[in-house]
Amino acid sequence: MVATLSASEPDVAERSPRRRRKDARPSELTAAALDLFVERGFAATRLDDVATRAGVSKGTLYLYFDSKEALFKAVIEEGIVPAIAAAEQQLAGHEGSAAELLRALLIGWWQQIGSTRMGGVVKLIISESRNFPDVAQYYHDHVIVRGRSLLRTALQRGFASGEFRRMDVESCIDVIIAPLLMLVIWRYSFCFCGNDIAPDDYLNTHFDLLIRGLTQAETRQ
Amino acid sequence: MVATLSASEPDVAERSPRRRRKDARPSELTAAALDLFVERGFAATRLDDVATRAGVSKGTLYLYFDSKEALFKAVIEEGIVPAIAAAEQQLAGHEGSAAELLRALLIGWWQQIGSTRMGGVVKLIISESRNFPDVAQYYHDHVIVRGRSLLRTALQRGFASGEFRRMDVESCIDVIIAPLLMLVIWRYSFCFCGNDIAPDDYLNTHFDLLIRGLTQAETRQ
Amino acid sequence: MVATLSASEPDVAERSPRRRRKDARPSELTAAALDLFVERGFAATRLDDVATRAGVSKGTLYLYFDSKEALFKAVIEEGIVPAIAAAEQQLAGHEGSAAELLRALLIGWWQQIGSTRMGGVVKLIISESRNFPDVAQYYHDHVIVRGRSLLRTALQRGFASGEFRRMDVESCIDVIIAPLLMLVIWRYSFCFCGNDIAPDDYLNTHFDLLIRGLTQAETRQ
Amino acid sequence: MVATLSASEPDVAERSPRRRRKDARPSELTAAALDLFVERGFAATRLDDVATRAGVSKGTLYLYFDSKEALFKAVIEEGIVPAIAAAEQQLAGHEGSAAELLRALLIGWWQQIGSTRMGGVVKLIISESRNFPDVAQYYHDHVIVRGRSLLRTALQRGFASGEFRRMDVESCIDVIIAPLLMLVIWRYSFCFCGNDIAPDDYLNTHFDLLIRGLTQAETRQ
DNA sequence: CATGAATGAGGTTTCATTCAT
DNA sequence: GATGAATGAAACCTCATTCAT
Repeated sequence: MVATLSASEPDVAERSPRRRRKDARPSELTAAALDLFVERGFAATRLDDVATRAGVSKGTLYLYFDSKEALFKAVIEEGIVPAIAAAEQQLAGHEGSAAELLRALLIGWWQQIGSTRMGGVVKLIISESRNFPDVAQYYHDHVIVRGRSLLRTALQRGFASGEFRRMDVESCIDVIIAPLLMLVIWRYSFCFCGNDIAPDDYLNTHFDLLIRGLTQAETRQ
Repeated sequence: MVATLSASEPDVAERSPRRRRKDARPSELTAAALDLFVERGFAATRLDDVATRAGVSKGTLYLYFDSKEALFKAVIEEGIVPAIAAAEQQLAGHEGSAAELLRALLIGWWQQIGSTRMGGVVKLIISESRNFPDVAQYYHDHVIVRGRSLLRTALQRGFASGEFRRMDVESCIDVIIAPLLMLVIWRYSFCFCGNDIAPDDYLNTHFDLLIRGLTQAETRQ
Repeated sequence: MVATLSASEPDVAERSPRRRRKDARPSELTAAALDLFVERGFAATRLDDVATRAGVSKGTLYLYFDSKEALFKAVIEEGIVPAIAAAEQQLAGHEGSAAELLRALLIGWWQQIGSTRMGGVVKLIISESRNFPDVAQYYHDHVIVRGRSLLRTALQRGFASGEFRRMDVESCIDVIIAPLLMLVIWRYSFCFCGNDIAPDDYLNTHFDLLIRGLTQAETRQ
Repeated sequence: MVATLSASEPDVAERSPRRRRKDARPSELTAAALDLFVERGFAATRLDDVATRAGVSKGTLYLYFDSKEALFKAVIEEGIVPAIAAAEQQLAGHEGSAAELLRALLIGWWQQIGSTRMGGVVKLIISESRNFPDVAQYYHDHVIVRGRSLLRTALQRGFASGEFRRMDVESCIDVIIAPLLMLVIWRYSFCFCGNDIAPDDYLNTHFDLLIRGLTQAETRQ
């Protein structure tokens, strides 16, 4: 192997396939784990099944994660980073009306979180929060609080401009978020018994009701 | 207590304490199990803990339930009967406006289901539906379908009378239910990390937004 | 209740039905136990089933027997007494030929032991001897030894009279007994898979072969 | 050991000790299980003891057998193959007299089945047939029926040649087999209480009585 | 690095035994 | 005496974790 001057940032293309594989292992494992944790719950998931789904042996898991709990935390953490990134991105100035901003936040959440693999993380956190209080607290502090903050900004802009009638902000945030969370929960829970929800219709109805519900009566005509 | 001549129908107090205990056992056990299943999930709950919480030994559980799974099903079934009863009761003619009916349904659900012990059953079903498809299907068919039917009735009455603007009924139902379910989930999940929700404010906001969101614009002034 | 002069041997007819029932309990219980021990083996038999078959509750068993093992020993002991009695009876002078005596012993064993409820005791002792060495030893010393002694008497009479050719006595005894024991084992083991044996034909053939096998060649014609 | 150029067929010795161990495990386990099942019976044997006797931990058993019952069936199956093989081998033409063939069958059975580890399988099947009807049926159909068939052949050859007097074939078979089965049962049951049988004397006596019992009277002198 | 056989603590389940009624 | 609810030790079985290869 030739020594390079700048070995510090080896290009992806330069690595051997095997090396690339090795680097990818942890996320392949967390991906497999996420699927199964979401489907069966943490306690009911066997590491054997996680390993099999990731196409490795059970022992290999322990090369990357110290314990089942460590794997769980890694699964969540891997879902937190992009969630935060998505939030940051939404924050980046949006100059439209409050309603437009609200719509952008809801649609953005669905497109970048809810409908993706990360929707599973949301469901998982909700399901297991009692068994992993520290993880839940961390998620709460870094993701939930930030998400609520975004919604608060949008609502308060609407209040300030007179676009929305004044209401209790925190309750509004909860009521706005609930259908979003419920959507991912439904998708991962009751999906099988003929209760399947069409996300687009559902979100449109949610937004439709919400905007009209928020809007000042006198502004309409 | 008044002594009666006809002892043919032995009062509860007349039975031996032993007997009285035996009759009460199943529900004592399902109550303990419900608490723990809701708190930790089915798989993470040890029968030993269920027994201890109910104040009996591990073996006693098996006098009343054939297996852990049978206990789970009993917990759910015990929650289904009152849920259906509550629904039936709501059905009993309500002659007010659609908005009033809707409010009655939401408040009634909260008072009779959501805020009671049975809220735990709701959370449990949602969490474990994938691991107990048959139980989930049964719950869906007997409880969810019926509950949705009640809401559908209310909405359609509003549409027919012109009180509500016409919207996609099924989506509306989902969007109306979601915050209710989310409320019980929150109460049993994230209750600890400073995220506690005030149910009354929350439900008022939900109803407030909802009614205004549903109402015909021209009917206001 | 009237005091009687000779209360020492109260007539059966004098006892109340209830009293008779009480006295009969132990043997009803051992009878039920024998059936199940023979059918399933000692370890695989639940006392609950024994009690149910005897028509009493589980607790009642413990009024009469200290433990499951005590019940087992009682079952065996109850089978030993009549077995010994039967043997004694056979011993009572039989003046015919050695062959006739032998036939009487074999037929007698079958009629009084093998074909009766006590055949089960024989099978049980054989099956469980390793788990109850003391019981087996007792049975060996009091029943087997005595039974072999009877056969030895018959054989030696035949040797002495020249009716039988001289052979190794102990081996002969074993070979004579084996088909008898095997008959009860078959009846309680493989009875179900089309392998049912006709006891009469079987015993006749055994005796026929045996007598001709024992008899002096020159005595025939 | 000679090094070969073609390593394509790795010799057993070349495999890792780990692998060699794994291949041997199932039969080590069934051997341990057979010993204990025969000694104590199926229900009274603890898997922990089986594992300990095989020098492994309890969990290891479950790498190779799904359940205690599966272990039992494996024990029997492992005993069936060589039993059938032994039978087939006996079948291979034997040209002597019927008496010689009969002797070969009895001695062969003792040498290849009765006196070996497989004698335990015979005892086990007899003891547990009621608790495992399907296993017993399988054994009956594949081993017992075939063994009886061999004896039937020998007997009928003797009848045809006039060497044996005509008798009821099936009864004869039963009576011939019984002392053989009883021999293994004795060896595994009453072996301890001074009742030990000398197999050679026993078998000689059985054969001696049997042949003389079967033979035509007029052929003797 | 990767494997998968092996482990054993801990869970579910059974059942002989006890005891208040 | 009779009952059967209750017990808890001990069995079967699972699976997170380790480690020799």
